[in-house]
Amino acid sequence: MNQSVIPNIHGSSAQSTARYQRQREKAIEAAASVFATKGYHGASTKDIATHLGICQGSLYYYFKSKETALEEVCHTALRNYLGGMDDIFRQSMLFEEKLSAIITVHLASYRAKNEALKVHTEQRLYLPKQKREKLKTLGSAYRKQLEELFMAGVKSGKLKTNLDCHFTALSLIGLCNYWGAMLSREPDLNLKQVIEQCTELTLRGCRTYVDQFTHTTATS
Amino acid sequence: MNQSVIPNIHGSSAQSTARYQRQREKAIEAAASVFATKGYHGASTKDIATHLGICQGSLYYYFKSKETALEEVCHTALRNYLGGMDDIFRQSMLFEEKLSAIITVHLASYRAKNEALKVHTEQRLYLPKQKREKLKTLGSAYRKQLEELFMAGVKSGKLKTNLDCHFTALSLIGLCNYWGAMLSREPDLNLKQVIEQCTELTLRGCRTYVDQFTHTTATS
DNA sequence: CACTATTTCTATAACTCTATAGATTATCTC
DNA sequence: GAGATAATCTATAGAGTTATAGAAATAGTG
Repeated sequence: MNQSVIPNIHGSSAQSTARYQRQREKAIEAAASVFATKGYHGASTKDIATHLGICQGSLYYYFKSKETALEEVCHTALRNYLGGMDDIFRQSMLFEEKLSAIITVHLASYRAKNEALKVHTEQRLYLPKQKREKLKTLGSAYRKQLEELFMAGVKSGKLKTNLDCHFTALSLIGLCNYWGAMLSREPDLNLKQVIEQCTELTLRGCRTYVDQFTHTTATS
Repeated sequence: MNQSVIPNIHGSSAQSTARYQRQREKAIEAAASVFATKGYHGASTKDIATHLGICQGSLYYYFKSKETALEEVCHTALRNYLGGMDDIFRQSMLFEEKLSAIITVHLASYRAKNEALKVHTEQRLYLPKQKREKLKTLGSAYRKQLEELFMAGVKSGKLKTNLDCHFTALSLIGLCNYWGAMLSREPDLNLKQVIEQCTELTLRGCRTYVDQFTHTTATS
């Protein structure tokens, strides 16, 4: 049984030359880029292959199917993103700093042409339910971390006691995804400014009215 | 020249029987529904026709092309939506009431299976740039109205003086679109609660810290 | 360099999709 | 109810799509 007759493709014990891995990563990036601009269904495997500089059929040396490509893109996006987030959660910082750092990572990665993240946000629903499961699990874990951050903020007295942490966490994610898409679409938009404004909006939205409030003499 | 030989289809002097108009509206709704769940490129004209209860080819009695269908869906969505908004802007209400009313209309129309609005938000970018122009104009007008509402809020002293009204208006739209998509995906989500929370988040995010702040004895 | 394994290419089967044309059925009007 | 008009159906051209198979080219190794 000469195992070399049947090349090790897809799954089983996948190709493992450095070259293969490098090109595979590039293929995922190409897919991310094309999916990000044309959408999953709007993009063809030919588009992806061309973007990568190879022929349509050759793409299947790296992906079992177009759907697999989408799956890979989404997983990569989430893995990279959550990796960056984990670092933040593990560090010890003030609540405000942590919040700001989270928003920075989120928005900066959109701006840094991390098109995979945009694809995850906008196209993952086109994956069949089963293939979405793992993504959902990862995403939920992140949302939970975020919720816990807000809960800690409440406990510390920095955030209002009746804060709905679930709602707040989701809103923050929604806000960041909205501005993220905007940042990747409008190159002129000032990243730093958006980060600051998102941070302030969120902070004001949930903290107790204590420090730095403007001294106004009540009544409209 | 018997003009009746050539039926009046598409554009020129469009079909105008009541029946035709009614079915056309239903066709737009069907397209909206299918586009909303499968995406523009993921949906086929057959899907739309089936959803409407007619054959694939018959759809072209109502739309010149699939792209036209998307255009119609987006326009209808925006027209209906902006109609509802205009009513609010024209009424005289307190700032807080107006904001709440706007958010209510926005979110309620998502929940009310107004799938067209979702399509406008998520799929309009797949229209060629030229066909998006009018949508952009309408959308900008709305955003401007919203900005002016916030500016009026600042002038009245209710909102903080250094508020970036442009950023705030866009963030509100982003927030509502996020929760709108959520509401149309998750039927169990409580509409009223989401409305209240979005309103509060936005209000807190931009108002001067005057009324109803919790009396805490400063520091950490 | 010769030999092997890896990577890419070409060609194509088997679909699916849009849009059109002409036939057919339903509806309306007198 | 007959004749005309409107609405729908069937069939299909033509283009584009995914995925596969086998040939060709490239890279790697002793």
